[in-house]
Parts: sequence; C-alpha cells; structure tokens
Amino acid sequence: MPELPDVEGFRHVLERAVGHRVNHVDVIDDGVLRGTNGAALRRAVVDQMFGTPRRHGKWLVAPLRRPKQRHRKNEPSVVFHFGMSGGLVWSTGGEQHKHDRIVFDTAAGRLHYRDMRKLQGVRLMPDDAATAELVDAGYDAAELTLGQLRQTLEGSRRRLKPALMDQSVIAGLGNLMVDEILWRARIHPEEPAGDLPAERQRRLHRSIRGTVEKAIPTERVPGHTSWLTGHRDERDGECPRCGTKLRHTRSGGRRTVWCPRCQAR
DNA sequence: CGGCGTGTTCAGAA
DNA sequence: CTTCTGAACACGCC
Repeated sequence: MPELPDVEGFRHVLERAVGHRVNHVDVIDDGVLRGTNGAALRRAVVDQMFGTPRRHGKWLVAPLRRPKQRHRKNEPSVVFHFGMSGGLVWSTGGEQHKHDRIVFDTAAGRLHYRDMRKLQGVRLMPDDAATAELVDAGYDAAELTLGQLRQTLEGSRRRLKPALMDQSVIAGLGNLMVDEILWRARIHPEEPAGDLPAERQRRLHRSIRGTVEKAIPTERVPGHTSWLTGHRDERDGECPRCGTKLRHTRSGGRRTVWCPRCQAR
C-alpha cells in the first residue's frame, strides 16, 4: 500500500494523537523495532506525548514532547516506515487487529502500527538525526520543482523508471505511482533519464506533481478505471485513454505496466 | 508446492 | 565509478 499519498494519510491519523499523553505502549511484536527494543521504546514514549508529525517521502517522523514542560532541544522522535503492507490506524474502542505490532495507548484513543509483512518498521532516534536522515533523502515528490527534477536527471545514465523510484533522488514515489506518472506524461519507462528533451522534462514534472496532488486526497493511488492503476491487475487490460492492450514488463526488477501506443519510444 | 507483491538493502556482475 | 540484477526479509493469496 504505502507510497507518498498513503503515508500522508497516516500522518493525518497520527495527528489525532497529538497532545494526548501516552499511557501505555503495547509492543505486540518487537520484530518491527529497528535499532531499539520494547523497553527503550516504552521508556522514551510513556508519559510523553506526540508533537506535530512530519512526512518526507515515505518516512513519517513523530517528535515527542513532555507534557507541561518547556520543550527541550532534541527530544527523541519515533520514525515510522510502512514497507509494502504497513499502516497507522486510530481507534477509540478496544479493537485489535491480527497484524497490529505496536499500539500506543493515549488518553484520547489508541494508535495502531499495523503491518502484515514487517519489511520495514519503527525506529527511535534523536530528532536532529531524524531530520538529517530525511534531508539526506531525495526531494519530496509533492514539492519537487522543475529545476530540481532537471538537476536530478542531469548526467544520469539510468532509465527513467528506476531513476524515479530511487528514494535518494526523489522521495515518495513507488512502483504504482511511477507507472501512473509515466503513463500520464506519455513517456516510455525505459527512456534514458539523462537526455530527456526539455519539453518532456516539463511534461514529466507536471505529471509528477499532478498525480501526487490528485492521489493525496484519496490517500492512495486511485484504482479508478480512468487511472492506469485501475487496470494493472486485469489479465487483458486496456489503456483507459486509447483502448490499446496494455503491456506488462519488468523495469528495475519491478512489475511495470504501460501503454505501447501512448508511451511509444 | 510455487509464484507473486504498492519497499529497501546488499552482494556481485556488467 | 555507475548501473543493473537477483536474493533476502515476512506473510498472505492464488
């Protein structure tokens, strides 16, 4: 599930916990903790509260605050990554899910870190370290400028799809989003990233910003039939724009869907 | 049983 | 040095 729009949705979920004291942290499966353990997580979080969460690419950072005390510099932050199957859910009842791995119990409700496959997980790090790590990542796709896109593609000898999926180049785009973006821009996924003509750079940039902007309100890449994503699992799927039978290939080791007519080389 | 997947990282090859 | 490929991680679904 999680690409930039999904994580943006999880940021909204996390906002519901902001300002409420965490009374208890239930570590149901410490296999999702990275570089920390249940005791350390509880020590850092219990009796604290979450401050305003921020997202960069597919990372979500939740800074901790001490209730009724002046904010101290560089409190720890809880850093979430959701892999392919994770998410955050807010609940006010006692419900529990089979794949809940960590549950933060606050005075107002419970925040569930839920993840079936456990490919990524939850970290604890000083807030400035979290910030440094995110700054080190690529430009966030939701705010990417044309100039930044040009700069990142310039001199690259890679193909377009792997380049766009590289989180250290542009942060937030995943397999589905990139296919959607290239389809909307009418650009072939194997096109060399480095020598894209200026007009196609502009089209690609508009497509990145436009696709992200439209996907964020739905909190995911829409499966609408007017989107390419809505057809990628059909056996004989057709291009929603021109009706041509979609091609299924691999690019950068990832399943790739594209229209041979709209995205001709 | 085998294959596959909205992510990331690593070793090893080209 | 850059880029690519396949495997690994873990788990449910076909």
